[in-house]
Amino acid sequence: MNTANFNIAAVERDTGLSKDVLRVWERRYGFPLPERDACGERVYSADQVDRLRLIKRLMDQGHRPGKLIAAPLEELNALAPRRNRLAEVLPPANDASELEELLDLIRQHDAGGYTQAMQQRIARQGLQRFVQDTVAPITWRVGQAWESGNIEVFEEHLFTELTKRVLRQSIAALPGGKRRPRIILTSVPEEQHVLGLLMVEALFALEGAECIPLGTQMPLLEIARAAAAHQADIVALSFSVAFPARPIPGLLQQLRGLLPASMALWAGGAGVQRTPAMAGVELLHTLDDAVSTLADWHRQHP
Amino acid sequence: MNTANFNIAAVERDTGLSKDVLRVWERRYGFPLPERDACGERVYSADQVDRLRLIKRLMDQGHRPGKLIAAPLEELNALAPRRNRLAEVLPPANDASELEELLDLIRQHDAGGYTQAMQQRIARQGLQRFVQDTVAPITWRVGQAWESGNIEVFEEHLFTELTKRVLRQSIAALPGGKRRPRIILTSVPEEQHVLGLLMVEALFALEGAECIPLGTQMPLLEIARAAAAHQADIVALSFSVAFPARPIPGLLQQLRGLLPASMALWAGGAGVQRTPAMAGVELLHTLDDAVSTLADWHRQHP
DNA sequence: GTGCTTTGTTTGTCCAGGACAAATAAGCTA
DNA sequence: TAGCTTATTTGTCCTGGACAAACAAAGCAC
Repeated sequence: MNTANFNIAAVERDTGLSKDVLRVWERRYGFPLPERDACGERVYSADQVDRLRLIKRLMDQGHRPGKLIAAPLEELNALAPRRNRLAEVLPPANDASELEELLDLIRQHDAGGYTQAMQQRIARQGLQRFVQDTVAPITWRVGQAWESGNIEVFEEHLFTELTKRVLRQSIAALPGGKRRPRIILTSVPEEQHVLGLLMVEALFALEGAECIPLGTQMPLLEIARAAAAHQADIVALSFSVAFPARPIPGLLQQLRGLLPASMALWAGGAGVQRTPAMAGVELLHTLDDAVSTLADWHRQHP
Repeated sequence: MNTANFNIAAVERDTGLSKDVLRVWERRYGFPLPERDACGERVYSADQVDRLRLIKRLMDQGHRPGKLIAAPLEELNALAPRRNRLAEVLPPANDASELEELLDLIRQHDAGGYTQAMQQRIARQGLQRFVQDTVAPITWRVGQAWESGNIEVFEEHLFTELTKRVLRQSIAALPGGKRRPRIILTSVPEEQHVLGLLMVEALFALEGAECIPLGTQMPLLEIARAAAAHQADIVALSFSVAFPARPIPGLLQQLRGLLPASMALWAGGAGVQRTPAMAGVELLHTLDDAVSTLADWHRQHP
């Protein structure tokens, strides 16, 4: 069963490590050292792919490959996410045990139970508190679990998919129609996380804004075109914590230049925590920031 | 403004042409022939990237690069999608004008009007006919418009986002709970189109199956793990028409090897139209195929 | 003409091994 | 400790060669 083999393209696809990296690691560190097929091409085993994925995960937490590849299996102890430079921006939340119960439903692969539990929480908390006190902290917990290897990839996918559904359903139930301000919600290419966008969409819609959801990964030129076509008041972008911090200022600057000055540009999400302030761009570091910035807008546009 | 420059990685990202392809085209055809920076690395102009994107679009329609690269600009006339080998699998639908009206709402950027019109159609047609007679043909039309350059990228994004919402909402309204068969729904890495998955999820759920939606882009090993963890009866994959046809057989073969023999593997979507039949994999060429294959399953598992 | 096989061409992907700059760590000084 | 300078690590790009799968063209039987 575990006899499946992977060629180098398949490994790139499944691990996110480029062919160049795979070859140069082999040359430098002697790992992974795949078999060769009749034509001399690399053939990786499923075990090697697994190990590569583990290494990749630890690298995303700030470890460096040279050390990881040498380590035999005590990497499991290297669990300590050494991303200390920006430690723990979110508190573990107040009703931790209830959130853990929700997560356990995911770990037990009980899709129906999870959905039901989430819907009960909406009914109990109302949408705004649900977003802020349930969705945000549980998403943070999933992120932590991912970093420490305590959740399977497919469990994380199931969590995301089900949570998206619950949020979208609640948003659909809100009154729509032409309202103000009109806000374009999207993300830049390479940024495909959508939960943050949905959370903020729910909050904005609750405050009476008209949200235009364009999904993720919009080229900058297209964002500008969409904003003009929809006569938007605000363009709001989301950057997840996984998005590389370095290119963000340049991206925002470039987009700022493409938009008319009268149009506001807001950027939020865990990814902009490290982004320096800049003229013409509003940085929303928390969901509370988002709500209060929208309130400010209303005050300035009576 | 058009002074923006691209390195080879950016071109790969924006065009979908691999670095290897870009280099080998330069070697063989002399196009694209990028400038070089101080370090001798390729620097592509925005014009070249535009032209590459056009070429890629035409290639996806069945043209071959050798011819396209030579042609000066009469490619615009080569618009004729010569995908005749499997021509027009979907009819333009019976109530063409109504569908065009829906599309016009998107073109007018009337998000609310589109959503409302779609919901009316669900109420009138019922979910099954809505999926088959509205969502499928309108998606096909959007694809056509995209191929002929008659729709903006951001309009296509808006269409996708709104249609996803309507479908998800309808699916959520269906009865859930433990039912048979249990079907994992997902797509392979690099395949991020989700509409096909949602359509088939709606149809399967209507027929009493328990669908486990895992979103898109699951590594093959994770699909196998998820299937085992959820004790799935069937793993269903979706391949959009945009997915490169060549790697599909290998992917299916590989996944087939990772799954226990008792577990069915179904692959559907416009992307598998050109895929040859293979043992152990059920190819669902149309939505009708999907429904009838599920009916067959029920007959064989009383 | 149509349907099939064989032959030639096109095209994408892989390989090796070298080079270099950006990112990071280590060492040093004030 | 903070800031600077030097070393090491690491990812990405380069060239140019090779080959097999996909495709088109040519040949042949019917």
